[in-house]
Amino acid sequence: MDSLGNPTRLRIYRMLVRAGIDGLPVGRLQQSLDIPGSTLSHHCKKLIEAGLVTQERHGTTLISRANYKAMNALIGYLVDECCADGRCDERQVPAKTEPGKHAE
Amino acid sequence: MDSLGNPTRLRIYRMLVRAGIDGLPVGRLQQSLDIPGSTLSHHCKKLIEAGLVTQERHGTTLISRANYKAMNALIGYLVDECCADGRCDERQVPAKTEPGKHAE
DNA sequence: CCGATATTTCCATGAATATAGAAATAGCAG
DNA sequence: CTGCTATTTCTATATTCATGGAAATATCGG
Repeated sequence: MDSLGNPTRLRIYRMLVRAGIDGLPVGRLQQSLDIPGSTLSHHCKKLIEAGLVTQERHGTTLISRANYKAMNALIGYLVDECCADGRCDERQVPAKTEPGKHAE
Repeated sequence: MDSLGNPTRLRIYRMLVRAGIDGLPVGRLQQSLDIPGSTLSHHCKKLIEAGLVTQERHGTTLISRANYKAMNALIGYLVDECCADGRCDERQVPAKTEPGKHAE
């Protein structure tokens, strides 16, 4: 969660989420975000360490993509224990009846 | 998202999510987390500013509770635009067919 | 091997943020 | 009003973190 706490990193991550399974080359991210490569690389590294992003080489370019499994786990981390210790108001609270929904 | 980037704050928030709609008194949080009141207060303030938590006075004690609507919005923020610019792999990616699922 | 492009690592600096003690405030019971 | 408990605000300090320039590394085409 930590990893998405930085605005720049959140932007990167969202771009990758939007991009879908094809991902984006690092260079493309850099172009769109208009930040120095070193900064971008720094953030990518953090996202990778956090498991939220994966990378794959294709020749000289490096494709980054969001790790959807981790994204779902992250969401699950917030939601799954929802109301575990208290009452639930069904109208306000995410359904717990389909735990696999976001986790698979 | 920023607001959940701090470990202490994430702990606070998760406790509140677990607690459900009844919420928890600030004092209870302090007991469980074993941190100084000033630190706790500081973090609560941030969570409130972010709209993730609400508070309500009951006499001398202050009840905090997670704002589930904001939580759902947060999740939506990550997920809703998923694959908007690219291909989706249905097996990996959260369903986009029920956008209201987590948002209502 | 050489040059070109893509990306990372190293490093230093500055900015943001967490933390916590002490004092202040709020609400209530008597 | 007084005392009591809960909580916040103030303030200072320490830590963590983002940022970006420069140099290093990787991959490829020739």
